[in-house]
Amino acid sequence: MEYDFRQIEDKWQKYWAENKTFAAQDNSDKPKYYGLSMFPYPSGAGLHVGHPLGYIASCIYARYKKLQGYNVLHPMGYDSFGLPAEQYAIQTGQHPAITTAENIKRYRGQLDKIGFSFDWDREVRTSEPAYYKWTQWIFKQIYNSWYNQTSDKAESIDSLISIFEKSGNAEVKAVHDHETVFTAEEWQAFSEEDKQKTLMNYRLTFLADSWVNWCPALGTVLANDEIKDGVSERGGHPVEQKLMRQWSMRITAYAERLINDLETVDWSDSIKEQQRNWIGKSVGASVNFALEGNEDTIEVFTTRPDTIYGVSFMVLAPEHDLVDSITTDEFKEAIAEYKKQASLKTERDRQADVKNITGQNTGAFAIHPFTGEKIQIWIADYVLAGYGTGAVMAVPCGDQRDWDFAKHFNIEIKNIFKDTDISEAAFTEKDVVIADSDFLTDLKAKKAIKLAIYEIEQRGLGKGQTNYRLRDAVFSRQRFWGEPFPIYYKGDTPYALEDAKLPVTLPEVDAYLPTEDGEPPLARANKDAWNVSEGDRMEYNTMPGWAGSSWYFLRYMDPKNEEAFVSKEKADYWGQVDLYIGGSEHATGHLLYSRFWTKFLADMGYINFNEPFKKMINQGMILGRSNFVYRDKDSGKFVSFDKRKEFKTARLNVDINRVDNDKLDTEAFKNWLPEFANAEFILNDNGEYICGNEVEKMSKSKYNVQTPDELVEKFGADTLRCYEMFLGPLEQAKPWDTKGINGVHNFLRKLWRLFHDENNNFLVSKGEADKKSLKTLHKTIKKIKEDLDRFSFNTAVSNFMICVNELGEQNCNNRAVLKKLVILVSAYAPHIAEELWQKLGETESVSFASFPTFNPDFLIEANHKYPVSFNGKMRFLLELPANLSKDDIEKEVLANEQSQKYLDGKDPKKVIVVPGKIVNIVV
RNA sequence: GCGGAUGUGGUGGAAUUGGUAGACACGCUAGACUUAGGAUCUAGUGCCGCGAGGUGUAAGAGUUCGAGUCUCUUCAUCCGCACCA
Repeated sequence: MEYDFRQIEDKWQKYWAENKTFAAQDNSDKPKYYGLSMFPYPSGAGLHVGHPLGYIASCIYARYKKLQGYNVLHPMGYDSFGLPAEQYAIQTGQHPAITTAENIKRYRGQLDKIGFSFDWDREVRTSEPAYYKWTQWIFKQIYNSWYNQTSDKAESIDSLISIFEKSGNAEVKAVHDHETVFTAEEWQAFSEEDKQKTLMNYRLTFLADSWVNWCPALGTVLANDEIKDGVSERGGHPVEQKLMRQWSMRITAYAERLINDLETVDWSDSIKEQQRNWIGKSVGASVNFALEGNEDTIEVFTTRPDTIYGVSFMVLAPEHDLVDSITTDEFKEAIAEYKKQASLKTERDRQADVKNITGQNTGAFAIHPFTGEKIQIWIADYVLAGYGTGAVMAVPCGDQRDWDFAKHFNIEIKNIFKDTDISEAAFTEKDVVIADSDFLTDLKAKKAIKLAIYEIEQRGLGKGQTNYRLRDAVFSRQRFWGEPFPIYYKGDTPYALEDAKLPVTLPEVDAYLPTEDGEPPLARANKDAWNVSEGDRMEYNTMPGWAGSSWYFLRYMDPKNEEAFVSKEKADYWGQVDLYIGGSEHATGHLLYSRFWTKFLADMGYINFNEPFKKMINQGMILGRSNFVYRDKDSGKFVSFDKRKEFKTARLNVDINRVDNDKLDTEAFKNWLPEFANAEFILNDNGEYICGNEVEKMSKSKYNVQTPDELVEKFGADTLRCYEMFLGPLEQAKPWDTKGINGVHNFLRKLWRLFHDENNNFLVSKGEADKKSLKTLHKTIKKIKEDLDRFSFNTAVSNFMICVNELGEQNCNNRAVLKKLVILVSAYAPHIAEELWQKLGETESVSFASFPTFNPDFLIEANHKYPVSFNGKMRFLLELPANLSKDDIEKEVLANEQSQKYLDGKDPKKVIVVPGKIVNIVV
């Protein structure tokens, strides 16, 4: 075999590991470069070809940066806490740590075979106590902080205590949910327990009774981002609302900064937009409406205070606190019935039932704060209890839902917009002039909004306000396989453990299930099963999956530090992740939470950057190519794809490993599953069984999963790496089809052959290179650099192919040319590059070489082939000296006999000459 | 409904600032060579047409000497959000 990739790849993978070729330097004069791939959850299924796609891209880029002289940090680790290992543990009784360790081993084996330039000495595993000690420590920091809106950052809870001691809470501007005002004296007089309870309402992570998404099937609560279409993202189980005492993270304190700082990062518009949507900022005013014959007031939130004169009714959420007390006797029964109906609907039903307009009049009236008119008050489930104040002022002329509601229940629709027609629909644009609205009349909406807020504040009716859709993030999970909290209880009051006691490790339990009273699995542990046990009991919940992944990129900088989660010095040196590659499915989970924690850690002065990931690329999903066989319903025989129409057939997915180029290996098929052992076939006219095919998501059940292992075995890691890149742009979803892999493999063989004679003897020539070869080389240097700089990994592979094809045609085996080519190729196909580099007489790894510099002199041509167009249509090429002037080019072109043919005796109206580019003649 | 992305041969895709559309690769066709190999080489391959030629980047319009690329309208597919006041 001429290009023995197996031997070469084994050799160099071993070499890199032994020599720690890709170890990042902590102290270096070189500029730093931090390239990161999202770390995987090590599932039992192992890697399929979709996983390495992003890793290969970041590996290539990291290698490229190293060649450019950067000190590169390119680490890898495992997000190793998670549900699948725990579900497996519940079924088998095996400790999740064992399953996890096995899966990690498998992953590592697969990763090693692809030749990644990871610095494995920095590996992190979120489920290791040495790692989660610091997750617990960061939790404590958040627990011991509050959000000061005056300084607009998180501060230590001690500073809040001293404010309370001096002046109570009246002047404090904080993000909190403490409802009462107290003085310094009152604070001093509080019992220890009351003080703790009060502080809890200010802490950035806090314990509170809150409505949570409870998933009975998983036995745990879920955060909003863990729910898709009303069911759990993992497993697709139903979710219900439940009031539970839970830890939450006050991420809402960071809502504004999380929106604003999106402008400072280089991420895709789609992800930024998803985050903006998720945070859901809306600016407006809160206004209090007095009630007729009732002391209470109803507070509403509106983004259109300019339309306040258009209010013709109010709507409360059925769950609103005041519903029962304001409802008149006449409507008591109807309201109770409506509330009951609404409560029976699940969140999902409610969303699915958008078109159905329902509601119920309470019989009560509010008083319009400006006109003093009486306004009907209704309840309807289109108003959500959880957003704003759970009440709206309905302006049917300016809001489609209000308009629909008013039409449906025959409520008056006032038009307070000048020159608009609202007979068919509401007018929802802000580009409008207000009418019939007293002091707002004749103002444009945007001005009117400002004036209305001013007036509302002047009259003490309310205030300007900004609302966010973002909710505080539930941080407790009733599961075993997660980080324990560094929290213990005295009675019902939680306390944080001292730093010196960390980590709290997972205690042994007799089963990975909730207790009989519904307590989380950790409640099964005896007191002495805990490595730390204080107070009356430890916290039984564990942290969610995103805890460990919210800061892992920091730990890579300083993975062995036992004194700190990362030293200030190293955090300052490595700074932000320069390039983050991973899937877009984490848009509102991991990517939002890690931004939140980064901002918090920056507020506390531990790091000096506010955003974790400067640039991000989201790789597209690799889809599988499924194959099908067709079973005749009558005879049970399998019919070839091209004959299937002649029969009544049922389509079945067939294992793609038993199919080659859509041709079924019938023997292999018989051996596949026992039920097919005696299969009979109806072949086509060529005596072949042809399978149908379709592009689908890769999944076990479709038998279309491609693992990298078999491809590495067949073609080698270098081929796999190049092929995954060659498939198409990194960000795009694309079907995986192994057909094309031969072409990429051939390219590497051709590359090998440039360095060898017919007998596979290494043979390169010294001396001056051919001009043509130098042109090819420098053209390639230029293209590869440009491609890498714009992350166009696929076109770079094409350009390598072109280069190798051209050098092959030129019979070029010039040492100087080939040497530079090897460096260029080394980021993509590192094993073959190392081997050829060594054969060229080099003793150090090619990764320490310098990226070749492009010299434009080699590209200069004496002549240029001008495409000559007539009326914009290219007709022929004409080779002319490159230094010819515009006028001379025009003369030469018109004088050419081919031009006469297209001119057809007419005079050209106009001749456009772009020197070095094109000629266009207008006839 | 709102927001984002994408539409180019039989297939994956290329064309970076408006300047030869289809690079590169797969597949296919024909042929050569064979120590029969997922080998190599030669020629061809968008569509229509024997040909000259015509036509062609989802559809339509526009700007321009010139549009896959810019503007507008429409359509299709994918993704995200969705009674958010």
